[in-house]
Amino acid sequence: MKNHGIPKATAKRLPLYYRYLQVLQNAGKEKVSSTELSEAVQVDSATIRRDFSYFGELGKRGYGYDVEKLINFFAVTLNEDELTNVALIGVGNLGSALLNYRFHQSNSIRVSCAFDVKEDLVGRIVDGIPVYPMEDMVEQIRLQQIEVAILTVPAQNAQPVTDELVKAGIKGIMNFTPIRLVTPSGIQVQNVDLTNELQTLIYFLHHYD
Amino acid sequence: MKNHGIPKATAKRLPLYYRYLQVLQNAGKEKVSSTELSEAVQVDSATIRRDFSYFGELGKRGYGYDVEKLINFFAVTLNEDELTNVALIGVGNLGSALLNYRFHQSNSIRVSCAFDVKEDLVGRIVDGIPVYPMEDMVEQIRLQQIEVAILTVPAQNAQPVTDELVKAGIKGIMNFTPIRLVTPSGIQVQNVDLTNELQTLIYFLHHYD
DNA sequence: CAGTGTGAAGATGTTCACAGCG
DNA sequence: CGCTGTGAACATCTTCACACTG
Repeated sequence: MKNHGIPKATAKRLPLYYRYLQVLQNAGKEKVSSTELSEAVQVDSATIRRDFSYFGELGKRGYGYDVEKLINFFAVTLNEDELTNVALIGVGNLGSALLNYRFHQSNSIRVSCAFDVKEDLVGRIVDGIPVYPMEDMVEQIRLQQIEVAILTVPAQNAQPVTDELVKAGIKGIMNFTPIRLVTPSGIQVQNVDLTNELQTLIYFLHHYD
Repeated sequence: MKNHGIPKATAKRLPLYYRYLQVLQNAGKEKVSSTELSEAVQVDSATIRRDFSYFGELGKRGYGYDVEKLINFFAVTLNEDELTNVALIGVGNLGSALLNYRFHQSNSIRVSCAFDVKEDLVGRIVDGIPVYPMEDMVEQIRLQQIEVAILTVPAQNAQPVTDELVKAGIKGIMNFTPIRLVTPSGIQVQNVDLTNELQTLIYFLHHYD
């Protein structure tokens, strides 16, 4: 893969910038300065300019940035110009909420299939998304050439299911379980640990200003 | 507030350590080395030792760390020894999933009340948690002395509801909306932007090894 | 002598401050 | 003149490597 030399910290902020640029565009704004954007996204203006500059000279001195130009640029960078199909594994509590979840307004991300063990779910269409039995997971993911999975299974199944996902050719996993998954290199794992986040928030509450 | 001088990066890992220490304890292990722990949590062993050392000399040279001692220590540090009540604002799609969500096994975090505008929800008990109308929010939060809120309202209501929460005396907000909330200093906001995370994952997929 | 605790080096990220361009 | 783009300083975080100790 080509690493454009973009720092990770910068990469994580790109979706944030992209969303606010869309808001600006919808509001009919044609240009924006790093200072204006800074207020909305709560990122230092120097950081914004530095972030943008990694991609070349996107702005005009004395003017700011052209909103449309920036959106078009980031749309390609963030793969918003093509559809990404995502598989959801584990239609429980959180899983079914994510089936409904609007992963983007100008959506380029779509949950296209789900998998579960529960008899009463399998074979049904939940929120417009077909739910398959776990046995069909590897086959369906291969067939549909899905590269991204959302993992919302019980903790004890997290690693075995992950092993299957890797077999099926999955390249990225959004992991909602508290387990730190073991995967071959080349597989991207994004951990979203809600308990962890909440505990961290409470820790900050008590120990920081 | 007293900032113990613990780096933020360290603070964010504490819940992770805490959880794995509990797993070890349940498995009957009495001691653990930074190398062992490193494998499970996928954090460099030197980083673990450094993290622990901020809190003093918790380990024994040539032996490792005493699991029980470490758990007791972190339980206090993470406020696991006292119950934290949390209010949930917005019982929609994601909100109702979080009502069910087990925020911890040995739970010290509990969602104790929820708020929504929807007539058919208000006054009902959902998953054992009472749902109040939005008009009662400030009053109930004051009354129950709740300091932490989970914000799962539609984007356009995020800022106005936040202003109310601040009035009610909330100190920490777990923000599931894509809006970057404006709050007075002293209020901790933890942003959990699922679309953002997924987009970042997809970006990494295409641009990093 | 195994494994912690840590000085020092290195890597990464943020912010300042301003030269220079449109 | 206003605002970008960026060198340089600073801050934070990670990792190495090893002295030291139970």
